[in-house]
Amino acid sequence: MEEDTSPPATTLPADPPRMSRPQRAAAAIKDWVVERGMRPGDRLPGEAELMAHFGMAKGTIREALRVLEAQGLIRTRTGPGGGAFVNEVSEARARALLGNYFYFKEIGITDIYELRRVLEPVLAHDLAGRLSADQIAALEDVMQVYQERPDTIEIAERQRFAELDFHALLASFSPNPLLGFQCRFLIGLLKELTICRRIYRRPIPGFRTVGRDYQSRLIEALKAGDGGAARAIMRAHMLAAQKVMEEQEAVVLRQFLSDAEPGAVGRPG
Amino acid sequence: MEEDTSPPATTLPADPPRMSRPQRAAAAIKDWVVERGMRPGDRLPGEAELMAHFGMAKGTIREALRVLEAQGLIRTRTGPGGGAFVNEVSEARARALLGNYFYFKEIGITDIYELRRVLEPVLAHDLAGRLSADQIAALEDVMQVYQERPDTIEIAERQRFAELDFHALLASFSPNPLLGFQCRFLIGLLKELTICRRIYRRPIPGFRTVGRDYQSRLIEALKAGDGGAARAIMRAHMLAAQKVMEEQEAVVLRQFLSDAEPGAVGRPG
DNA sequence: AGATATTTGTTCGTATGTATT
DNA sequence: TAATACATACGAACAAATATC
Repeated sequence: MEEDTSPPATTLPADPPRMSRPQRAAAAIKDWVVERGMRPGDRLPGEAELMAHFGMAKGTIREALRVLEAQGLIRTRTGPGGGAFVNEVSEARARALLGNYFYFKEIGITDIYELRRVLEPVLAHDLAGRLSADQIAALEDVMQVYQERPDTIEIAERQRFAELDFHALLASFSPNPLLGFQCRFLIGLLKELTICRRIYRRPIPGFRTVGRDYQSRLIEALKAGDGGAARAIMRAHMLAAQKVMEEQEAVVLRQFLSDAEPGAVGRPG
Repeated sequence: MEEDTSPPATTLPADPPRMSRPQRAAAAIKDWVVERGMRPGDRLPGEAELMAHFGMAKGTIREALRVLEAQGLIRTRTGPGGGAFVNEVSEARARALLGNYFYFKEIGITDIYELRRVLEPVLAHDLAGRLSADQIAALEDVMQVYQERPDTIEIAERQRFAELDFHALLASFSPNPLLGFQCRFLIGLLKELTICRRIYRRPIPGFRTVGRDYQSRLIEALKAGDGGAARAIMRAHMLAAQKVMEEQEAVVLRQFLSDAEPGAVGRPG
């Protein structure tokens, strides 16, 4: 309809002095994109146009674009026809950005499993009878990694990670984006926790076979479309995993302390 | 101390050509900060030092700093003693960043309540007997907003938001940062959903008094330290809320459709 | 209170790189 | 191969903010 290409709060110089100019520019560009209902792949105006549009110099505009790029909202290409394009934030980037928030918080195994314990059973329940043959096959493919008894610690460690990959893959099939993301985020967090990496390097008798057994039964329930059973199996699995992990955490911590302070047992308070 | 302040991958020009230079610089600076175990409040080198350090121009360094600032990892101040400082990512920023990920996904009321339904009962259980008098008082303070019958739609809407604030406040008391954040994020999502805003503008008979009743009983259980009761009350509350919201969603959608297609069902009043 | 020094913030001009045609 | 269109990067200058004296 109209070709009015300058709707937003552009040229006003002294609006909210709380943000720096590039940040304001980034917010303005974002609003501009949202107002137009632009979709992933759509091209933003070039730097020159943005400069004219917002009355800012190149450097400022570039910083603003960097801000949006860091948030995963745009990507930029050079060359003719290049420029900034609207981008759907990838799950990996979302996980990384959210991970920054928890970087200074002290997250423990108990915190993570408190959520996994309730979320993954819901996930299993939802997925019952809704998985394609391909998806089932992909899950069984991951399970192959821990069919055999591990010969070395390295293999055992890889199997532990594959076990987590199984859950992450399952979560990626969730019809609920919130649930899927949350489960995968928690699993990612688990993988990064140093205490977990220590635990995963220890032998845990029976852990592999028991876990494999849970997952076989889970797959059967999912195939059969028995949501209640799938949920119950997952719940039991999570409960058992939490128990093992917390036990091992205690062991590892005790070991760590005795390494650091020979003779001392614990810390008061 | 040592004066060799150039440990990271600085001057090598052509290693990972996947990222742009500012992004690489941002990553390098971030690694540099992490390696030194810097804490919130610690000061980064000034722009001039970073330029020398990484052999890049001012603009490039500034773009890198903007990237980190956009992620909430640093904040910058001007003036003497100013510069870039390590910053703990605020919850609000984390919520906004994560919200971007779900912007293009289609999130519905059902998705949100599927999580709230299991998470908030856990929250209630955890908090039983662990709230200070101040925290209880703060909760009761929020409840004051919806003690009276609303005279206008605006007041009713404000009361609905206060009801969500009650849950958000409760979540902020969680000893589990993951659980607290997740609950608050879901509530924030709910507030932003346009369908919810429509629902909140409609009168829902009994919703306020029933909700208030749930929360009074919840507070009692929390005070008494009865985790089981708190969990059960919250579970019932969430279930009821989900039911109402989904019913209203259907009503609003039907109305929306009939508005778009005149000739179908007439509008009463 | 005011001057000054320090540090980031912003702009301009120019040159380089890169991908399309 | 050359021409074009666009982002990318550099360097120098100036402006604004703010702590200290």
